[in-house]
Amino acid sequence: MQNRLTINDIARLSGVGKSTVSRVLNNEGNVSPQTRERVLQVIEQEHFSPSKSARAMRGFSDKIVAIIVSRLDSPSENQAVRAMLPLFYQQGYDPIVLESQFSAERVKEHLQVLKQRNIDGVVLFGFTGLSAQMLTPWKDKLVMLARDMPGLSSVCYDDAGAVQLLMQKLLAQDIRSVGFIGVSPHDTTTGQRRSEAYRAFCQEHHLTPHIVLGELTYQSGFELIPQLLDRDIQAVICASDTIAIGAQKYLQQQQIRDVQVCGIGNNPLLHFLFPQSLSVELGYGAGGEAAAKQLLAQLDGSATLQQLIIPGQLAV
Amino acid sequence: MQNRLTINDIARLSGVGKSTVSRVLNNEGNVSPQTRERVLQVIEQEHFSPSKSARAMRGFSDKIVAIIVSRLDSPSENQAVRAMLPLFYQQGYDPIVLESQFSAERVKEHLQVLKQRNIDGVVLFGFTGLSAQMLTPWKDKLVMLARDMPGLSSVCYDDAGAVQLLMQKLLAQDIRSVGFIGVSPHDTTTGQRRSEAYRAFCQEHHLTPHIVLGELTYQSGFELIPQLLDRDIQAVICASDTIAIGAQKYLQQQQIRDVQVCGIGNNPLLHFLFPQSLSVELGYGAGGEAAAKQLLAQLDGSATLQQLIIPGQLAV
DNA sequence: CTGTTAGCGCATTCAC
DNA sequence: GTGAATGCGCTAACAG
Repeated sequence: MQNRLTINDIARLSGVGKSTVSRVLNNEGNVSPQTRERVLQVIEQEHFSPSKSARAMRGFSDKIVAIIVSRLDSPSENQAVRAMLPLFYQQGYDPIVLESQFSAERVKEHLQVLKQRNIDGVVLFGFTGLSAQMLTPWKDKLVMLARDMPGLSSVCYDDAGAVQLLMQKLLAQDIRSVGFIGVSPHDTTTGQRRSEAYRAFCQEHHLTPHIVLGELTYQSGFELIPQLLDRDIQAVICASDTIAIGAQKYLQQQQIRDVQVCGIGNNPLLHFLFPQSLSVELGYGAGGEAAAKQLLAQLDGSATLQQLIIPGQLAV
Repeated sequence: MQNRLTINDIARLSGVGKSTVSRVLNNEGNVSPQTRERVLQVIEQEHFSPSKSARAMRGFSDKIVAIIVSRLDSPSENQAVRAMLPLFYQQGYDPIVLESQFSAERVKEHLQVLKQRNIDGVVLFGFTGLSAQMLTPWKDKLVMLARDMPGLSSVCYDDAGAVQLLMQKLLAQDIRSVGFIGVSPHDTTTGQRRSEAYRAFCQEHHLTPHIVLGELTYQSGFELIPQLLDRDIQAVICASDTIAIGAQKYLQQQQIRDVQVCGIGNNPLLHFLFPQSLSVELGYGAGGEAAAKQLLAQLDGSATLQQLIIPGQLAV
């Protein structure tokens, strides 16, 4: 893949000076049509392409952005990433993907590396434990996803809204005895916010809350739902579709058919396996798209910091 | 994140010449301990880090590799990617992730872009339709995953072996009437190879083959298995765990409990939902690891082209 | 051991 | 319109 032709070579080959070639390359005006044509021809012929490193050094942007996901195999993050990719490509940016594994330390390391390169921007999938301190220096070129932080651009999902959507739907069906399977409040969004929204809704509507907490796994749903059944529940809201799958499996196994299971995330598998489930689409794709757009806008200076919330909506 | 300090600045600040700083930076020998110490101190103090672009231009590698996945949300590719990441980081390489979406055209475009940067190497998740022609120029710095191609390094999964493993296991249980749900042979590995292995095994062991073909979705498994049941099957091998999940759902729904379902991929969800399933672990993680290692070895010149096959093994 | 010089490939004055 | 210099930040070859 050694295309070691330089701008000099093609200048020689087309019988012009290097600066003229440079002008053609950058679509500048002051070049006669014939000359331009000739140069373009040679470029085409020799498959010449200017070295990014060199132009990066000229103070130009390297057109690289970084995406720091927490886990590459998280379906929600996946969806978001897939949504941003085309947007970045389209603007000529190539994305470097890093995995933080929910470790603030790793994020720090990655940021360190990104600094050495001339990274243009960063999309960071937030998680609990990230400190504002290490992020603030990046504020102009960073967008955080799924978490917010003062002084930083962010795109968040509407955790509370999702729970409310589900509760309202249940209430409309006159279901008033609803349980909740959540995860540790240590996790700010999936954990704390969703549990809190449930609790608040119950209080507001004079319902008795039934909360059990576990992990973000189907095993957890499977193991925890019995505790809720003991309390004579008509429906259960799971903090995620993964948990919901586990819960459904238990119900199916016990041949219990009169408990409505709700999840969050609109996982297609949940619908396939248990079509009677209710889920809310949090808008992961939309979130990724929004984050990419926001970052791009920040980079070209057409936007300042901004905190966005993506609305969710009930899935069938 | 403007670290606009140059090697010159820190040379001035520490009262030495720029080359000395360069020497310190590159851990070269010919620097007195005191000087080195002083320089390092300034570097530390000023949070200086050398510009990658500049050193890349000096003919050095940019330490970037590309990973071209077909779909970011493919669990198998995900697993492989996650396995390579740490290996690359460790060697100072940052991976750019591109998505091909199974389009040879897209791969071509991506390769084009990668050429402009000084990409060091590429891991390409192969798929049907890739032409050797566009890949050959990259052969020294490319490793293909999940497919092989003459003249290219590759790491493949043992599709045929996986099917044989399953068939042998079934045979050992004296199950001789086995169906197969596959996908179009247009897909070389998941499609053609697995179907072919099944067919060959049947022939060799004088079994009657029962093959139906669909897509790589759970819906497909759900819709196709009835055709096999008509033929009085004792077990069914699905070309993937995803299909197996669909098939299992149908059986469960019909309360059929005497058909052994087998899949390929060792998807944890399959085991959780239908523990009685049989699956074979193809070694996606091991594959990714092998691919990364092979690429790194090729890059530092310590290895030449090589085609590897990762053995699979029965999962519980 | 260390400073000086000369490019790497490109964009950008500035003359012609 | 176009070509000849100049410098980006860094490393390498050459002097001291």
